[in-house]
Formats: sequence, structure tokens, C-alpha cells
Amino acid sequence: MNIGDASAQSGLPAKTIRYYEEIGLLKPGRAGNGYRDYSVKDLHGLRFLQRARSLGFSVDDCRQLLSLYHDKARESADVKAIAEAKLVEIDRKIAELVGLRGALHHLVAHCHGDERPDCPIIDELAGHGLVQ
Amino acid sequence: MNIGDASAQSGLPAKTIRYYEEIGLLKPGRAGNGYRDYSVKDLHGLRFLQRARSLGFSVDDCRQLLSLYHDKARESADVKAIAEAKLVEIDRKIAELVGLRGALHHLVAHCHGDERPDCPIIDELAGHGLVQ
DNA sequence: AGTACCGGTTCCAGTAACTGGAAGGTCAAG
DNA sequence: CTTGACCTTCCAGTTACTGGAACCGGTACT
Repeated sequence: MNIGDASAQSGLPAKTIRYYEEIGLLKPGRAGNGYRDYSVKDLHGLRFLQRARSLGFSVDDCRQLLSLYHDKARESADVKAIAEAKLVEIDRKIAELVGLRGALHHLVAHCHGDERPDCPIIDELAGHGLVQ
Repeated sequence: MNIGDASAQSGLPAKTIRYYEEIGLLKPGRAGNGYRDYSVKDLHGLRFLQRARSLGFSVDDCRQLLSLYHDKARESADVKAIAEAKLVEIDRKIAELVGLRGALHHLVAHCHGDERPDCPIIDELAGHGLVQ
């Protein structure tokens, strides 16, 4: 199967698939004409990558998960550990964004937002603000 | 004032300050020895940048905010518009992360996480999963 | 045979916002 | 006079791709 079909069936752009090969996530065979040739197994790998990436795993996480996927003697605890670490990371990001949101919302709420130059948002950024 | 002091008083690493200069956010004077020389006004600009970045504004947002900061005839509505757009963006990111968190939490909760190879997380990523 | 066109190939550059490190100049202190 | 802290510039690396150029393969139509 050519890269175009592999792309359509995995949901990954062809450019991305070539990139994953470049960084060593998979190595499809080559046809006589030099075209990449994807087996069903390769396709499973690509779909696996697409799902893992869309769940927020980094490419490096994916590298580990993929090797666990291929390792029939894996321990599910190893997989769970990666997923739990990612969960902690996501929670941290959410908390940070919620904090930002609060501060920004506070500023926006205090700015009249008209044609006058007086602006509490600028004041706060300048350090003369009402927040904190 | 040398870059080290400007760094200490703005909370920005010296490397970052040089970078901001390179991309045109500020242009401090130079002393006779070639060292950058930061005025009090420059320092205010740096503090402004530090606060704006920590509130989640992109460097490009900062460029606009900084020019509004220096524009005494600005309209507060312009500033508010930037802040509100950022707020929408933050809300979008939070929603996305919360969605990810839900899916990942669901997977983690179903994985026993022991020495056995059977793993619902891997199964789901492979497309044979219980989720969806 | 010629040509049009789609899809494949490689390689180079750019994105966001820094960060690390190398090689070298400056300055104050001992 | 040397040590060490601090400054300078420039180059490379980070994350995960994405766009584009230049070129080759394969098929269909005339």
C-alpha cells in the first residue's frame, strides 16, 4: 500500500507519516520503484500513533507505548504508569490555564473598553494595576 | 544598567531579554564598551513583557500590547479586544484538555496495572478498545 | 510518441519562544 | 597580573510537524 492510502486509512497526513519514519517510529518496506510500501501491520502502527497523539501523548510517549504495544510480554503497569503521568501533566496544565483565565477575566471585567485611553489592563501589565 | 541587573529587576532571563531585542520588542542603548544599557523606561517595558507573557499572551500579542502601552491616545477597547480574544483561546484550550483528561482517566481507571500483559489502554489505542 | 496530471521521492526552511553552549572581550578585585 | 564574574555574538537544539521546490513514476488520452 502506498503512502497516500496509508494516510487515508490512518488519518495521518503523508508528511507526518514520513516524519514518523524519519524519527524512527516505523520502517515500512520499499517497492521496486522506491515508493514506501505499507503492510497491514504498518497500518495498525499508524492508527495506534494517530490515536495516541490525539489523546495528548507526546511523540516520545508514543515511542514507548508503541514498543509496549509490540511487546507481548509487557506488564500493563508500565502502560498505566505512562498514562497516569500524562494525566498528572494534563491536570497541571488545566490548573495553570484556569488560573490564567481567572486573572485575565478579572482584568477584562474591569476595562470599560471604549474610545478612552484609560485602561486597567494596561495599568496592571505596567505594574500599577488593581490586581494583586 | 547592564543586562544582568535588568534581568534581576524584570524577572526575565538575560537570554530572553536579548531575544526580545533580536525580534524587535525593545532597543536599549549601548554603553561605550558595547554592553547593553537599560534605562528605567526600558526596565518598565521588560516588566510589562514579563507580566503579559506570564498571563499567557503570545509574543505577538505582547508586541501589540506594548505599542498600545506606549500609545497615549490608545482606545481601551483595543486592549480589551486582545484580552478577550486570549480569554476565548484559553477557554478553548481548557475545554480540550478537560476532554482529553476524561478519555485518559477512563482508560486508566480500567487498567488493572499489574504484571500481566493484558491492557485496556493498549487495546484502545490499537482500536480494539472499550472506549467509544 | 507525446503530454497532462496525479502521486511518489528527497531535501531545505520555517514555525514559537526560547535555551544551552562555545569563543572571546571587559571590568573590578586581590 | 591573574582570576572570575559578566558581557558580547553566533550557532545549534528543542517539539512536532508543515510548506515548498525540484524531480521521478505511472497511467490515461490523443
